[in-house]
Amino acid sequence: MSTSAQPVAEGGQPAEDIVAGIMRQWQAVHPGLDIEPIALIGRINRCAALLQQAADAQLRHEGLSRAEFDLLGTLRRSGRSLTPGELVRETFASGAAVTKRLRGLEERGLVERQTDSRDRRVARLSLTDAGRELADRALPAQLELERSLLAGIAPDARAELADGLGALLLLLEGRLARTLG
Amino acid sequence: MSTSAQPVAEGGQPAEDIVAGIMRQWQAVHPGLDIEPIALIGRINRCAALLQQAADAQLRHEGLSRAEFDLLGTLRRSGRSLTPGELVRETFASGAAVTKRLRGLEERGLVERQTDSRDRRVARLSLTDAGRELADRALPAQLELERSLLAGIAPDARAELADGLGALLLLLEGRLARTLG
DNA sequence: TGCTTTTATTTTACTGGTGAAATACCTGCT
DNA sequence: AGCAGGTATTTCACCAGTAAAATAAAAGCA
Repeated sequence: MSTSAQPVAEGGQPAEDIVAGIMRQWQAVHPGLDIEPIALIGRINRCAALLQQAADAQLRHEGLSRAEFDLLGTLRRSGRSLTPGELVRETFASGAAVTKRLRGLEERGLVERQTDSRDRRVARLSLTDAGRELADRALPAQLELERSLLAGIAPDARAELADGLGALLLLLEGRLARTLG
Repeated sequence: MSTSAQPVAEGGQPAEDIVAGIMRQWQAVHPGLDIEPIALIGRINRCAALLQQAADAQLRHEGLSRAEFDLLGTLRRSGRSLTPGELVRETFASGAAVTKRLRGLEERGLVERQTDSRDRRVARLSLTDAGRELADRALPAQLELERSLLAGIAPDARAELADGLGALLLLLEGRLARTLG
């Protein structure tokens, strides 16, 4: 069915992405239903899934999961030590997940922990030299991959998309922080 | 009217989304690095994460996980019975995951299985009446939620975004089918 | 001070996903 | 026919994530 999803179809009409096919199926089954949101949301989700698969594959070469890279990157870019709580907020993960990942990264000598002297409940996590080196090796590789994946889209189209999604993201942050936060 | 609906902060400059802040952090730490891909890819990923959280919360009310809804929806919209293999391809999940989910849905009487008469290796899964009813109840609710989340973006901006992401998706499908498929 | 309440983090018990091996069946070759 | 090889699906052993309980320390207050 979606086996013919390659860029150019026989007849010369522009090829369809997976989501267009999904929308046509829904429309056939529920002719009266307004399925317009799928056009945008379905595509965001599919793009994210594919991009994340690609990122995972790339990071596996460095021996990292995407979740681990997310922690390492957060520590690297913030340029200071962070507490588990801050990492939870920055990385969108649960506390338990952060605890587990930190344990792994500490055991591998990529991250080190010291307890805050003023408040002994809080831990301050920072990158070791090895951790910083790994992050500084992985990030450019990641960006290079991403650049290659986006290469087929014109720069101004990319910028326009990024802007539009920025507006959407801002909206969602506001809406969902209240609804689910 | 402010067409792009950018919330405005105290000082008058337009508010930033999370990704803009992340990009500034990276730029400060790696001044020479071209981090442009993050503008688009980071936003796709964050939007997807937030949208999926919202969808999960909504579906929990119906007693479904998003993965289960994905299976039910795939069966519903294709309008015929599908094999586990087809479900794997359509839903982007591993075979083992599909097997497990199907077991759950069968136990709840939402999906039923009969073995193909010509090839006894293959199973043909279809929705029961209860499964179809559940799908037909959950989808409109889901769409309603999505519409409300997108309401802050002008219709033509939504269409433009959807088109741009469609082009990107088509590209990724082609590129990644070969690289990882 | 001694107490309750709040905050930061980890632990626990469990769920759902994964890749690889196992199972079951079909197809085509000789 | 009989078997090598391919395909469809499930099972297995394990890993990562979660929600809720447990731990530990600080803060507020009588």
